[in-house]
Amino acid sequence: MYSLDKIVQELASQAQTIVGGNMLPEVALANPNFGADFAVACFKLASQTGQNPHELAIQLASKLQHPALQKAEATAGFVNLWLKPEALAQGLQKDTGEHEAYGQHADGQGKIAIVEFPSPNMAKPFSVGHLRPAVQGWAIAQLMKAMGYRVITDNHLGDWGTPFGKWVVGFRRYSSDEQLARAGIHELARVYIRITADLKAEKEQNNHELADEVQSWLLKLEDGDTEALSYSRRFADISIGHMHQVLERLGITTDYEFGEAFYIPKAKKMVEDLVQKGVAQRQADGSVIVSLDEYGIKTPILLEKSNGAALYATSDLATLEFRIEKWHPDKVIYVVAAEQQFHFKQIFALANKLGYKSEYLHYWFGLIDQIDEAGARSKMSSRKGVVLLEDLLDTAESEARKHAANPGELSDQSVKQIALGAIKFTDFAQDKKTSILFDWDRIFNLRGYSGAYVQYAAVRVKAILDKFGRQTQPATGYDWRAEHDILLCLALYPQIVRAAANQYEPHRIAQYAYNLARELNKYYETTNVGAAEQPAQSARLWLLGVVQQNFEHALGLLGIEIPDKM
RNA sequence: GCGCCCGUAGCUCAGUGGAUUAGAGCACUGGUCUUCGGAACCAGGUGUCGUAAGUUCGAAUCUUACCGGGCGCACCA
Repeated sequence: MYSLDKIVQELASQAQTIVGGNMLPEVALANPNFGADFAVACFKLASQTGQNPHELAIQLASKLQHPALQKAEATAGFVNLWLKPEALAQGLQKDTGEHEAYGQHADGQGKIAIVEFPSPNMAKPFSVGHLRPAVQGWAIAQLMKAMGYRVITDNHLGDWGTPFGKWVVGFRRYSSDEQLARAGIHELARVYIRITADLKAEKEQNNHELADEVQSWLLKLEDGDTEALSYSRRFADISIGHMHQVLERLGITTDYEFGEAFYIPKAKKMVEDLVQKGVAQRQADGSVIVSLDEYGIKTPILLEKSNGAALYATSDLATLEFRIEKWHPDKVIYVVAAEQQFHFKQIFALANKLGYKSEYLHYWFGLIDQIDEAGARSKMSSRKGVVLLEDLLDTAESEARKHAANPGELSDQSVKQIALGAIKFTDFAQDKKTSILFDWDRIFNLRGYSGAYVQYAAVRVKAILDKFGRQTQPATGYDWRAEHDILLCLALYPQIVRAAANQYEPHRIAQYAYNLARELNKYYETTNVGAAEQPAQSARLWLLGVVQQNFEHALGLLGIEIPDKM
């Protein structure tokens, strides 16, 4: 157990002993306006014992005793608590020595978590719309690792279904081998967009000739038709190649890439089985459904189209079984956008109906909006012009270079780290559920609540450590008064990791990293390390070493690296 | 119609109960520097927390209704 947790727990149980009754008082972080570290709210306690809250607070304040406690003061029904900075420093030294990484937990020890991400729809080149699943998925996987889980990441490629049929029809009508060879994914996107428009126009005229053609290619592919397979391989190679290129620039990888195509043959068999067993029903039109009435879901899940083709749900069904057999996961996290909530509600109900015991979770996130020509906020769409991820990365890199203190000294690696830091941090600047307003100025803002701000603080720390040396042990006989705020901030980290992981809220880590950076920058302005006397210098160098490791760990959870220079 | 999410400062967003005086960034104004890196620090906020009612000692936070916005509700993925 981390030291601060222990102190807080001991204070709480001591308070309980003093007050009596069976309620363990909560020792919570105090409102910073009161300058205290922690506070005990006495209202509920008082109502249980029939006392006046304020008098109870006064009584507690005078009786609480703990080696780590500096002082306790009662105000308006609260006991405000201050901890001794030297106790915090001692605790921190103990914690960093005992754990493989400060902030690491053992809650998930021996358990397996699968994180499915970023699972791109591969019909078009990566745009900023592909950013969230990749960045958020990475963070949630890291958080599960920090909780002690063995984490398996699987990129559930969208390499099956109607887009393939659209590609074939579009390619045959509007493209050529030369054009495809020249423009690759962009050519695929071009024909995809064009054929989608054709389909829409056709539908408005109540025709379905083209739509049938698309479906027929899909069926050919499922039947293993040579020509269809050859198209499929060609197009998949291009889009997967593109995907790898972009993911590599983002610094994101997954352990597996079992796409939908991998699951379709298994899925077909499973659907037949379920029909045989009577779990699924084949309807008069040939389609196959499973009723989910008993879960309060009125719309049954559709596992096969009336023409016999597979759907999204079909491959997800096979995926459920495959994962159980291969990995026996305790937890499966699907990192997929908010629109799919109903789909996963159905899938999870189906999993329950089929007897799968893992914990299933849809980690969903909000959309990306933009301001349109009329000045209104609306969902980003290719019709209105999306920003391609490669363009975003290029721009971010040139911005990073432009603002460097000495652009000449900046390595390409540092430039990339700063650019990615800016982009990724922006994704964690709000809760995952909140839709993001895409705004170049906000991403490239290098001050305030930003990746660059945190990285800059970390780079400053590194510069001091490089210049004056690292200390593995804190100096004794130092009062730590100037370091109180940083020490408290650091002491809170393990709790923050746990809360962020348990509630699947990586943005809390970003908030923490920012707070630590702010504390560090304040400290930097007021307290000199290089010119300090002993034992202050040694003590401070030790602390900065801990700070640096903590920056690395926290930013690492978000997939953000610290550059050497910036 | 039903389900999920949202409405907090000019803008972008935290905070979604266990509570003290609702915060941050941007923007704007003024200041700090012979400094271990100024991508920094300090100072400057009278906000109907969408509206109304309810529960509570106490509500941005819980409940209900309403207003406004987004997403979804089987042959798209």
